[in-house]
Amino acid sequence: MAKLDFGPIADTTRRAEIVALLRRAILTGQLEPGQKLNELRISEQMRVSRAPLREAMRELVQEGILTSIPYAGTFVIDVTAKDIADAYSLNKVLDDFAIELTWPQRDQRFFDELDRRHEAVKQATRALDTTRQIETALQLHGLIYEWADNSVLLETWQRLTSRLQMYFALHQRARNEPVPTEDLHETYVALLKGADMRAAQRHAREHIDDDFEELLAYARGLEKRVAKGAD
Amino acid sequence: MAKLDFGPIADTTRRAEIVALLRRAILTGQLEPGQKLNELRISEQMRVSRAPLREAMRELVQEGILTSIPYAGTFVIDVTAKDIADAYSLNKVLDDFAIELTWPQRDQRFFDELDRRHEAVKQATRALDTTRQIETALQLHGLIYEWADNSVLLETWQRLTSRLQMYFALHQRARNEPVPTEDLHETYVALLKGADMRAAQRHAREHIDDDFEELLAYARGLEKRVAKGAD
DNA sequence: CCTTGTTAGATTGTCGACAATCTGCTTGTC
DNA sequence: GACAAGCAGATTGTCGACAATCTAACAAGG
Repeated sequence: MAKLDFGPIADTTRRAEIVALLRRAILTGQLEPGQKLNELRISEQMRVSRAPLREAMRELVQEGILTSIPYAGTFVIDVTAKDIADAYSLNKVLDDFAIELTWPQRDQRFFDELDRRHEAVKQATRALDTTRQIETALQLHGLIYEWADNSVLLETWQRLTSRLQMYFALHQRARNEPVPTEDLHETYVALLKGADMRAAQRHAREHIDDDFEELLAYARGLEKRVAKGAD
Repeated sequence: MAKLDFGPIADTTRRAEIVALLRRAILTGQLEPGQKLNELRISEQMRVSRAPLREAMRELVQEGILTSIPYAGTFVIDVTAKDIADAYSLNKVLDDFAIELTWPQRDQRFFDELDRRHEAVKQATRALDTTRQIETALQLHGLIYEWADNSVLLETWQRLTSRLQMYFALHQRARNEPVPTEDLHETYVALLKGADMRAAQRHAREHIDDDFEELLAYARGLEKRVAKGAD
């Protein structure tokens, strides 16, 4: 018998779907930082009772993209320049580690997947789909974490990713520019295929620097931003 | 007027208390890995309805010490040798980073706090309080993370800590020995007070190795362990 | 004018009941 | 005896209603 492995069955709970909906709304910037999430209103919009909604919100609070104050409400996290800088510096350290772990495990399947994800980024770029471009770029970047075969590291990266995606989406929204059309990932992919691990790590660090520089400048700009209630 | 800053007010929701109770039960090993958490039974024991209990469980699932299967139940995570090894190797990387960030910020308050926590470990050791010894040792270890002034790093560490505490508690329980009476942290504390950062980092790595070696051997032993349902 | 106490409205936290789903056993058939 | 279908019990997921708490507006008093 062929050794085909089935993926996990779909989560058939309302809770899971709510989590996905809310997460997407937050990560794409449809829900702004600091904004309050009114349970009654959202539950009515989604045609769902408050119970699964509240459970979903609990999950997102632990995921780090919502924050909750008892009897006051649940809010989208505020984004400060320091948060971004913190995430950024940790990301550098984790990238280094992920590349180190992945390096000896690279094989043809890894290279194929690398190309596939790279292609997805290029496609989103051509289509001028900003949101998707951010998504695919992070997925490309995430491959080294999936390949590193360290479950704790992967989890950590996924938590970090949520915020990174949010930060980038906010940035793009603010700039309101279409999208960079050049390909920033060519060298990254090439180095991951090559033989010099140190070079790949070095490039990853610098690559991250490029991505974050603008982001930080932007974040410092809205540092004085005031959290605004919902409605 | 004196500039005294008030700490945050106590969480007065049942949910928060339930989270604390459950976490403690899991981290001290009172709830065994793989064990199922029956909502009705627990809610009756705690004299609480299922709503806040379920929300609490959602939080702990995201915290990584519970796992949930829709319509099947919520379980304490299984502990495999690989999980421990993964957490351990990541911990080494994070320690390195935390020490690097903390290093230039060390001051008298840091040293005082370091001594305070070290003292707490020694006291728990003298009292032969195993659980508390693990707790205080992790708190001592956590100081470099609190001092690093990187919120994302701190969060990551706290997530990791939950599991580490669980692993160590399980180990201690299995060995059923009182506790090592010697002081393993003397050198660690001394190096953090010293002038050689590299030496401190190197020692941290080796220090972790010592702690984990036993733990790994133990975990490999029960690798064949079968998840057992509740009741 | 500022402060303090009160009150109404809105929102979050919690509860008990019902619906959907799973599990194990029984039954019937071959 | 093996195996599928179906049923009963238990457990999780969801709902609507009620209780606890917060917020903001307003009144009373200094």
